[in-house]
Amino acid sequence: MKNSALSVTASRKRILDIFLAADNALAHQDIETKCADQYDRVTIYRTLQTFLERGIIHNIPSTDNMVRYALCNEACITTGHHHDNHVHFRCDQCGKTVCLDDVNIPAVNLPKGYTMKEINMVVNGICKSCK
Amino acid sequence: MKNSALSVTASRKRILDIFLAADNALAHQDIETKCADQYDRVTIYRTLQTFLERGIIHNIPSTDNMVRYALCNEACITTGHHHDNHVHFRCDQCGKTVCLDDVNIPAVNLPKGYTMKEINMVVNGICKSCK
DNA sequence: ATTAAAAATGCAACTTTGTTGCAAAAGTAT
DNA sequence: ATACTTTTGCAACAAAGTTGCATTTTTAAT
Repeated sequence: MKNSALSVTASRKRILDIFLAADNALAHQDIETKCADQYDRVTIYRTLQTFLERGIIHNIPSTDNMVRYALCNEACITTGHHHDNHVHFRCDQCGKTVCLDDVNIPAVNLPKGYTMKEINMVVNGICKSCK
Repeated sequence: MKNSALSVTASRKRILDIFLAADNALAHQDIETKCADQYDRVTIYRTLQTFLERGIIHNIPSTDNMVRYALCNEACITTGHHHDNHVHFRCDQCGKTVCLDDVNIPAVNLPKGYTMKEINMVVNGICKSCK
């Protein structure tokens, strides 16, 4: 898994495990509460940053100043850049944010002069577990 | 303008003016640098919160922990809830975030069991002023 | 216009979040 | 096993956001 040319360390393994075990996207804080006793806060910040850069995780925008992170699919890791074309869903009830891997972001036509590089779509509502 | 059943105060007028004068979405910090000498930081926080609740402004999600705010159109204010169906664009060059009022967010089909309440689309790239 | 009630503001103190430099420790490759 | 590189933890900060309360400003009613 960690043949992305970076050292295999205990903290990285642990954080990766946390992501693998999670069924939803995680904020820095979520990870901190799970392992702040074992690893330093700073290490978590740096690890998330590193994972992002290597395309191991991607981040999900939010309006609550809690950027969340989720594992990327294989394509991101092997090609080195993101293929994040899926919609994210945030449940107003349980608060969980998930990747809807099967829902592609539809195309949009930008006005003349605008060039698109990335696109992000986040839907709020009630998830299937909550109703 | 401020017939949304809230007191007309100097700070609110000032902050509203800042939005009216801006050609892009503003983060808390942007507003603070423009008027921190006149009004307290806390007041700015509370004013943005109030404006949000009254539908005077809407917020734009981000991955950089800098939620930005922009004025709503009339419909939001008169009906009391958001009609924010437009795409937001963030320029990687100049860093400005703008509302593309003419670009509607296309429909998406969510998986069974999911109910949509709000939808948000943010596109990154190069804006027309930068190229 | 005055005044009483309600709402908003400023201040202080505090909590949380995020950053940086550097020495120690752990990982990698020979 | 050793030398080199990378990562980690610590400490010290800086920045961002929150809360309670006394004071001031708005509002609405007389």
